[in-house]
Amino acid sequence: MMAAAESPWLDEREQRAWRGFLDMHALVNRSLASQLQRDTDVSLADYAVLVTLTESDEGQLRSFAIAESLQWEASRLSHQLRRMRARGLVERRPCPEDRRGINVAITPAGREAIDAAAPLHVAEVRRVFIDHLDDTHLDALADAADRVRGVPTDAAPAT
Amino acid sequence: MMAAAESPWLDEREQRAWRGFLDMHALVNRSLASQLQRDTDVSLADYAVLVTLTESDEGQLRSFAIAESLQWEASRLSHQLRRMRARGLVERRPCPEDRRGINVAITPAGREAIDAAAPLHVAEVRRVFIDHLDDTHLDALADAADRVRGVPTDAAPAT
DNA sequence: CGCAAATAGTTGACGTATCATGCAGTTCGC
DNA sequence: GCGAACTGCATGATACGTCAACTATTTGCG
Repeated sequence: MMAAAESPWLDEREQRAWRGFLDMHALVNRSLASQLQRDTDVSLADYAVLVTLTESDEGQLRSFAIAESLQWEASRLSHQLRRMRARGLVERRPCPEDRRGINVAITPAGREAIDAAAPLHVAEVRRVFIDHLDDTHLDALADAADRVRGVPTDAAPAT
Repeated sequence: MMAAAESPWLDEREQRAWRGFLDMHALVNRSLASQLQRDTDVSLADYAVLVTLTESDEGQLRSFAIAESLQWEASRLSHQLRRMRARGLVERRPCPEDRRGINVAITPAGREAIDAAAPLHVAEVRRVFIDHLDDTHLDALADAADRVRGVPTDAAPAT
């Protein structure tokens, strides 16, 4: 018999879920990215940063706070902010409490860009993702995501 | 009253599924990429191409066949193959039937690389993804993926 | 205090993804 | 059979993502 806890390869069910997951993400991601590029002035990466900033009280956050919120590396964020700054979407402000730090603030142009992009983006998220799924699938997907990410949703007594 | 078929924003359930899906993919993808970089000589992109080639009869395919199999753009594949060729993982062979075409063949070094990487990669897929999910979740995920991708699995009569 | 360690953020190099463009070779209508 | 349209693939520019340094502060501790 084969070793039980080993991983020779994925069986059919596992393969279907795994490949399906990857392909679904690739499709959805491509759709969203090309829709933003076609219809707006922001990329997916821009969008993520701008949403994070607009959801803050002052429209302004420390770099590390953005990075933590998006689960991005500091370096990735730094590069992204440089590009966004060059296009006038965000600006830097000194940080009084810690002179190593930077406050990143959304500019009026940044607000215009995200306000224009958001409804189109949400519509596309619905079109390519949400609209294909009923509540059962949505919940199952969210549950799966919680498990994979190690979020202790509701029932998880064991181990 | 609000337009019913419109998309103001995602409700809580939709938001949970959508953000969960994105975050799950980001986490899984990072884990797999860094595991390959740490323990092997191939990247995720290399892995995808090499697996496609090994699954072909001759260990050799036309460029467009690889692109179609992976759902990649021709340009993306061309760049990827150039890098892989430079590292000796694949080689080009003339294509008798169509002199525009290229046959891409896996090299012995390519086979060594993929043979060494595959078990480690599969183990990581299990560790970060499969192992967190029971059959119910796997099937739900695969179903969701089929719907989003427009695959007419079993029951889908309407519209 | 004085200095080592930790933290905040930047930078350069390189791999990866997309778009626009280019070009050799093929096909097809006439 | 010849030229236009199409196909197969490559290339250059630019955006994105990661790693490995690096700088400038702040913090902690003897």
